[in-house]
Amino acid sequence: MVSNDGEALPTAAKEIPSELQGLRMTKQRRGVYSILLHKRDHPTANEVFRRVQEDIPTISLATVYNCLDALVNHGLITRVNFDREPSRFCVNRSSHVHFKDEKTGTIHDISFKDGCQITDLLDLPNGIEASELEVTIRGSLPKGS
Amino acid sequence: MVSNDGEALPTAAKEIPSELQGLRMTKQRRGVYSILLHKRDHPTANEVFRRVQEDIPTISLATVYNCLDALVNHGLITRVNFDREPSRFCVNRSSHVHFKDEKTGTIHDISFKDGCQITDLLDLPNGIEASELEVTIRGSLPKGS
DNA sequence: TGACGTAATTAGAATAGTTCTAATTATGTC
DNA sequence: GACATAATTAGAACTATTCTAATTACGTCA
Repeated sequence: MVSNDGEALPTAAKEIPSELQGLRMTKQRRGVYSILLHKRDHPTANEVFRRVQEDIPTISLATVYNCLDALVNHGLITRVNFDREPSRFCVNRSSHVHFKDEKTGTIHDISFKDGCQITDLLDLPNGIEASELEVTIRGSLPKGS
Repeated sequence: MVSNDGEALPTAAKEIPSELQGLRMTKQRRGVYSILLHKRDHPTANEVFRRVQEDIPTISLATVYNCLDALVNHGLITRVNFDREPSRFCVNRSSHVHFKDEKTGTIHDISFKDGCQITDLLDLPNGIEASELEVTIRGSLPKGS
């Protein structure tokens, strides 16, 4: 079973406080964040734009990019890259990796087994300070998962 | 200590046979491959272009892209992506991950500890077929590594 | 509450890496 | 050596993203 839940977080725009992690929650940022919370399918910036336009018809694509950047920089969401495809965005803040099913294009969150850390497997030089880690897997799921 | 060696492979253009993995070795493909073998610093397509021009002054950037694609598709090299930065190319065909030192921009190959596989750590759904796996780490090395 | 300084938003232009197109050239085969 | 096919080339086109400069909204402090 592939989980896609993430942690408990407010799911409607109105539940998001006016400041979060020191980030001023403008109407647009709230709208973008809410879209991501509401449907956790790792949308691209353009897809977020399309969706948020239904709530805020005057929002611009540049603003969506600005909002996504702000949310990433404040640690509320993460940017997910598969090769050089358009970046996607993920509200799941727990440690996990991304699996893309090539058949459907769906992206699934895959969590680590309890107590497992990827850096344990690697011949990392001593004293290294790993600030960012991204793991992406492509492949295909057996049918019916 | 960070290794950057990869496996034993021919290092000069003339040592590359006229066919490799079913790939027709044209002058341009040979030139591109040779550049990658010669200096294993994970260059971008543009950097490869700059370097290969010294050997083949008439080569075009489109050809460099075509050659890199062909080499990737035949499993001779791999494409390395850090976020949405320009793709880089790597001749090390053994299983490894990439570490980018943010201070210097240098990319290092990091191998797995003996017998370790990343998929062992993950709660992967049964029957999954992982065809591509990319792991990238950003961070900083302690000085003098 | 109202004015002010700052930060966010906006539309559109600009950028950069990459891919596409159509014509030319090279390659391997018979 | 001729032919069919594949590779190369120059330049245009594409696309995700960033930048610019003007406008608007926000929070604060009197």
